[in-house]
Amino acid sequence: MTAFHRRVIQAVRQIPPGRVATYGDIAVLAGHPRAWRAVGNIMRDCDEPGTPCHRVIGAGGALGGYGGSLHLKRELLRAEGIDVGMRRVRGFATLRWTGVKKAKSPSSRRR
DNA sequence: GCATTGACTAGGG
DNA sequence: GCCCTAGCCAATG
Repeated sequence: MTAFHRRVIQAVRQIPPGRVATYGDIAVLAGHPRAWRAVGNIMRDCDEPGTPCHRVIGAGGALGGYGGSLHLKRELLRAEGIDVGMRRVRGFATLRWTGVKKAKSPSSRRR
């Protein structure tokens, strides 16, 4: 268990229901935009319960994998109200959650 | 510490 | 539209 590992888990848990995020997005949220590779590894370990790892899909809407149970993942996503094709998510561009919520914070903290 | 792997991504054929 | 190759980061052996 490392800080990065934990950070990734947290990012995944922040994904709102009915939305999906790509490994790249999770990596960005974790603070390592180039670590989507590790994200996949961590997801594979997916120890933390309550972590909607099924909401984490590949780029372009590819489901990616789910311990080999793509069927289950597809069902879960569909249960969330997400249209899932045979191997890709429909409306992925619309359902994609990059973690960049409008952020209407009073303080415009521009970098 | 080095080498291999992995639920990846982007580009070319 | 599908298949292959190259690049990348972190974890594991």
